[in-house]
Amino acid sequence: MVLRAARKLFVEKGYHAVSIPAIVKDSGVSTGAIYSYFSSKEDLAKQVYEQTLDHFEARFIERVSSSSNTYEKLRAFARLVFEVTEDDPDAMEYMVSIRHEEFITDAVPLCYSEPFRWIQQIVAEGIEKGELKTGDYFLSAVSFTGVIIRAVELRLSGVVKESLLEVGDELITNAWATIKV
Amino acid sequence: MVLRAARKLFVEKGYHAVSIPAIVKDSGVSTGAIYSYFSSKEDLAKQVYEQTLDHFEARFIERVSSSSNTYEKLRAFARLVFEVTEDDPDAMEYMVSIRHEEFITDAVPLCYSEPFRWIQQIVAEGIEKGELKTGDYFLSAVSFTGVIIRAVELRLSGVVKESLLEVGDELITNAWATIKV
DNA sequence: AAGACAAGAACGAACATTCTATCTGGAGTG
DNA sequence: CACTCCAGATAGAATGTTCGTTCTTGTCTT
Repeated sequence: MVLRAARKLFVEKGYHAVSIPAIVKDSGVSTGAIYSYFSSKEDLAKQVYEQTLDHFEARFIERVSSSSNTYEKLRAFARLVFEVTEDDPDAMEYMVSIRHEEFITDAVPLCYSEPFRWIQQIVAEGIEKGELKTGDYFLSAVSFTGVIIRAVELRLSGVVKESLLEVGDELITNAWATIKV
Repeated sequence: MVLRAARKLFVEKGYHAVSIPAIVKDSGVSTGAIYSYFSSKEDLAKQVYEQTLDHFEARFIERVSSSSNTYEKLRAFARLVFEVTEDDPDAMEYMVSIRHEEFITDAVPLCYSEPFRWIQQIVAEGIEKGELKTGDYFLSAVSFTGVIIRAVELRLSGVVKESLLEVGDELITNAWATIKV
C-alpha cells in the first residue's frame, strides 16, 4: 500500500512537496520499512511509475489486439483511456500530468512509452492502407491523441464536469475527424 | 531579471526543487533584495505567473480582434501559440505544463483564463452562426485546443523536432477538422 | 535462542525566511 | 566645487525548521 499512498500524495502535491514522513503517516508503514523496500525516495517514485505504466500497458494490449481496423483500434485506445481516467484517476494523472523528468533520472517520457508508440504505428499503417488521410503520420497521431489527452487533463483538473464515459463518443468523433480520409 | 531567472528555473526543475539560493546564483540578485521585492517564494511564483499570462493575453487580444470569422480567429490563436512556443518557450511552458495548484494557493487554472474562455466563446458563436458543426460547444473547444496544446507540449519536451511554425498549418487543419461543419 | 524485520529516534544537510552590517547616490552645506 | 550625511536598498551571515537517510532498539517468528 506504500506505492498507492505515495502515488496519491505525488499526484496531490507533487513529488518534491511530499516528504517521507507524510508517506509514513498516510500509508501506515514506517520509515525503516519503506527504506527496506526502496533504496531512496526517487526509487520509490520510479517503481510507482513503472507499476502504473505496466498496468496500463497490459490493459492496452488486451483491448487493442482484439480490434481489427484502424478506427476500432483507436476507439479502443480512447475508451480505455477514458475508463482508467474515471476508475483510477490517480493512475491516469500520474501518467499524463506529472513531469517525471523533474525527479526520475533517465525517465522515458510517456509519449515514447509502448502504448503511444503503437498509436503512432497504428496511424502510420492506417495512412498506408488508405483508411486515413495522407500526411505526416506523427502529426496525425499527435492530433488524435491531443483531443483525447486534453479532455483527460481537463477532466482530471475538474474543468470537465461530465464523466468521460458519457461524452467519450463525441470526443472520439472529434478526434477521428482530425485524421479520417 | 529575477522574474525571468526564476521562471527559467521553475520550468527546468519545478517550483519545489528550486531554492532561493539557486535563484540568487542565477539572477545575480541577493537574498535580501529578492525578499524586498517579493514577500515570499510563493509570491514570486505568483508574480511570474501573472506577468507571463498578462503578456500573452495582450498579444492574444491584438491578434484575435483583427480577425473576422471563426476560422480566422481560431487560426490567429493557434499561430500565436506556436509563435510564443518557438520564441519564448519558457513562457509557454510555464503557462501550459506547470501545475500551479501545487504551489500557488487559489491559482486560476489556465483553462479558465481569459484567452481560453474567449476560445470557448468564439466556438459557441461559430456553432450558432452555422460556421461549425452542432454539438457541445465546450467539447468542441476542448477538441480544437487539444490538438494545438498537445502539439505544444510535445514540442516543448523535445518530442516534436520540427518548428511549430513549419508544421503549424497542418496542425491547424487537423484541429479545424474536429469542429468544422 | 537467534535471525530477520519493523519502528521511530537521531543526524547532518539544506531549506525559506529574517536580521544586521554595509554600501550607494543624491540632497544639503560651507 | 568638495565634502558630509542620511535614507533606502543590498548583501550575505544567522536562525529555526524540515528534509532524506541512517542507526539503534525492540519485537516477532521459528
